[in-house]
Amino acid sequence: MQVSTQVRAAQGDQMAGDVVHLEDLLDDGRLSAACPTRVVLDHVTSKWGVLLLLALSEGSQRWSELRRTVEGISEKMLAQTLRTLEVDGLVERTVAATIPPRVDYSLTPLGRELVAHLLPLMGWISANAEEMLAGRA
Amino acid sequence: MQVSTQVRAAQGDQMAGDVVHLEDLLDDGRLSAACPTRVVLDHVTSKWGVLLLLALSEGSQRWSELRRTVEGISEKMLAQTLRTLEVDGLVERTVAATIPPRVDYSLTPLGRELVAHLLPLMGWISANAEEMLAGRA
DNA sequence: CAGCATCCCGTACGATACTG
DNA sequence: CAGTATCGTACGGGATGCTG
Repeated sequence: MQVSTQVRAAQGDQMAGDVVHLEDLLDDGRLSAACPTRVVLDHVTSKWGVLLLLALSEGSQRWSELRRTVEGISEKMLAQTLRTLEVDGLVERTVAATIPPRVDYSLTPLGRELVAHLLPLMGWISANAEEMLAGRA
Repeated sequence: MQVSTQVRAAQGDQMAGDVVHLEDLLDDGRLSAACPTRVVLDHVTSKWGVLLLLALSEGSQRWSELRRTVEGISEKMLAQTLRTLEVDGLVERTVAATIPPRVDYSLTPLGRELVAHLLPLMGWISANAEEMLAGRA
């Protein structure tokens, strides 16, 4: 899945007018299976990915803080998800060599860009969730 | 996870200035486990949810078209995902009682609102995916 | 405190076959 | 064409226990 330079141009440090169309995301008219976008999408939309990114949206948090903020996450998934987000360059890990050890997690500039797009989405979902689950359309 | 009326106000038919902060999404300082938002989020961010919504973003598509557009999806998951999206009121199913049968899927107004938030996100991911997977943080 | 390692299970998902 | 039904499996993910 390639993306037109047009779209790339629309994504500056700030969120621009953001008129993105499906065609820009299509590869040969399809949502191609073998494209990096799918992989990243899977990371971000993994069960805990969005939640963690959100939790970090307002500043760095420690391991234990994240555990509490993101209710229900297990240590295993916390570690695992944080690592993939770190490898993807969305989250930064800062270790303080003290005793007891202290580790802080924060968003990278890239991560902050992503979250900027995530927040409106989450806001909308949050605002409409109850209505959606209430029943029929 | 309740949402402040403030956020709700920010989400009209059109996308507004969209300044959403984490606090607006928090319940008692946490990303609460037992909230409708989590459920909807799981539906939308399910493996095929985003892809299907995107595929429908530019107009209705038939069952078979969707299969082709969303590369790699199985019939089972196509049916399953479409049904949960339909129940959530995001997708509408239109059956033409002809032979052979013809079924069209399209976004509801609600679905179109959601996709409006999804497109910029996908645009960004698409634009940055390769870079992210390329390597280092 | 901040984590790996291990075990184990549920279910999400895919492949295949059949139907209106 | 547009699905359901059935089956089997891989992997996501939780529980527990150990380490620097």
